[in-house]
Amino acid sequence: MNYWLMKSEPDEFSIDDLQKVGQEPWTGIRNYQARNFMRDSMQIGDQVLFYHSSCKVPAVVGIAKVASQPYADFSAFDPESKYFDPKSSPENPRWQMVDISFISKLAKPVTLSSIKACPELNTMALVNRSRLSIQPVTEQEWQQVLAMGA
DNA sequence: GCCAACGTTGGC
DNA sequence: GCCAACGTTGGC
Repeated sequence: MNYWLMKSEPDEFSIDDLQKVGQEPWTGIRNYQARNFMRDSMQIGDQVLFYHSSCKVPAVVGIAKVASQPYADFSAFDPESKYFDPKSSPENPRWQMVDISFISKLAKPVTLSSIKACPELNTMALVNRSRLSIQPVTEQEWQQVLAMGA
């Protein structure tokens, strides 16, 4: 089983939103590296750190899991969607995604500043490759974040 | 709102 | 295939 971190802007879709709906297609990923992680490496049951970005206190706020095989991101086909991509079609989809389902919220958010301050965690892509919206997490990092959020 | 980092596009 | 222009991400 693999561990991941996935970013979401809480104004768009927060951990509370995920808790409410239970499961959600992870639409709108338009970065090849992030897509490739979903398409090539994610397995049903993989565990996900849910991270709030572009907000007052950027932080890991909860845990989710991968709930589907990868499939075409339908939002790319919808001209009304802000994720519309004319270069993607149902016949030849450019973007893929997985469904994510809610597991739990952390007792307390693990903030970006505390992650940066933690020697065990400042190797994370979150710190070094800050613009990557889906990234792998090692088991050590996973355990450390959960301990800090308990 | 600013801006640094960095990915994508397109002309050549 | 290079690289300048441009767009986006995301912390601050």
